[in-house]
Amino acid sequence: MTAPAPFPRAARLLRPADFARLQGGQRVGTRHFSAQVAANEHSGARLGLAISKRVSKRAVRRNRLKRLARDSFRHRRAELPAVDILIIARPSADQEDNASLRAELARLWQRIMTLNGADGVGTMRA
RNA sequence: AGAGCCGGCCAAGCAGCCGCGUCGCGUUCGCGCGCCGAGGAAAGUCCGGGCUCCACAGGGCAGGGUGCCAGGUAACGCCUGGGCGGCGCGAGCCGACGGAAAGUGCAACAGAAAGCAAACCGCCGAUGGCCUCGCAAGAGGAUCAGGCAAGGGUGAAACGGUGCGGUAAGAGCGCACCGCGAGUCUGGCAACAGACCGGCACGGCAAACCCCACCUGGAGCAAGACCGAAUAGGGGAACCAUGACGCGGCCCGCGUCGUUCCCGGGUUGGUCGCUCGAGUCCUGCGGCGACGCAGGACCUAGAGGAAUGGCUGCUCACGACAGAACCCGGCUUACCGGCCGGCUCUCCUU
Repeated sequence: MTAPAPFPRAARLLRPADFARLQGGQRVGTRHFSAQVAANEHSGARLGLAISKRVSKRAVRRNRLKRLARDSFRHRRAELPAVDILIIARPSADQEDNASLRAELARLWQRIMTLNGADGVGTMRA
C-alpha cells in the first residue's frame, strides 16, 4: 500500500561528532518534540534521536518513541533536503498515542522543509 | 457441583504492504533473494560462579558474609529431604531456627522488688515473750520477736504450672500430670526423638557486644587483547644506599624511584572479546527427592546513537507486566487472562 521507503545506515547520525555539530543548528519545536537542524554534505537527510530516561524510565516506552520517529522519518526522507536532524522527545510525548504522535511528526517534517526553503539552514555550510 | 492446595506450561492469532539487524548466496556495488531475530520475568542488581585485568607467593590480624541437620551443585544467602516450632478441619503453608553454665551489657513506664532476689497490701504467729481467765493442766486475746510468699496489685517479663496432700500459715515439703535437666539407656550419619531416672538448681534479649563453626583479595566487557598516523611517557637485564614513596584494609613482607646496556611504543577510530554453553530436547538407568550417569538428536538474537518495528484488514475468551547489551545458576519484585496434571474439604446423586 505504501511506496518503498528504505532507511539505510547512511541516513542515521552515527558519531558523537555528528551530534555535537548540531548544537549550533536551528531549533524547531512542537508540543512533544524539539528538533535541531543543520545542513550536511551528504546526499540526503539524516536522523538522530535523543530520548532520555527523563522521558520515561521504562525502556519499552522509549523504544516506542524511537521506532515511531524513525518510521515517520523514513516515509518522508525522500522529500527532505540534505540536513541532519536531531529529534529530542519531551517527557509529555510518553503520554500520547501512536496516531497523534505520527500526526505531530508529520507537521514537524513539514516545518523543517519550509525552514530550509527560507534559507535559514545554510548558515552551517562551511 | 462448589470452595481450596501444590506442580508445570502459554503470554492474542492470521494475512497484506512498507521497514530494520546478523549470517549465507548472488551482484551491474545501487541492491536483490533466503534463513533467523527478546522475556518469564530480558526488570531490580540482592546473592553465587565462569571469564578478564590489577602488584597475589605465603602467613597473621582486622573487616564482611552465612547460621537446626544431612544431601545436591561449579558455587550460593539457592534447591531437595529430614527435624523442631507455629498456622490451617485438610491438601498444605510459614519460620535469621547455633551458643545465655565464657564474659560484658540492656530492660522506658509502672511496681515493694527487674536478678547472687526482695516483701507494699497481705497470711500466720505453732515456738519464745506480753495481757486476761484459771489452784493447775490449759483456754482466750493482741501481734513484740519472728515465720511465709498462697492471694491482691504493677509489668512484656516477678525464681516452674495445675490439682491433691500437708501446715500455725506456707513452701517441690511430699505425690500425680505437664514443664525442666551438662543424668542413663535405646533409635537415628545428624538435627532430634522415646523410655527411665533426677529433683526444681539455671528468668528474657545474641536482627546488643560477643563466643563457636564454615566461607571470603579488588575491580568489572567502557573488563581486557590486537592493529595503526602527529607529541615522546614505556618494557627487559645487571648493580646499589636502606632514604622517600607505593603496595586496591593493616602488619610481616614485597616493589618503585638512581646508574649502565638492550628493545621498540599509549588517548580517539577499526578488529576481536561476542556467543557452542555448568546449552536445549528426547530416551534409559540410579536416587524418596534436589540431582547424577549413559546414549541419541539439535544450533536457538548478538546490536553498537544501539535491530527485532509501523500501518491496514479480519477473528476472538479484547490482549497484563514489560525490551537482550559478556555469559550462566538463583532470589526478589511486576503481571489481563488461559491451559494441563496431582491432591484436599464441603454438599448433592447413586
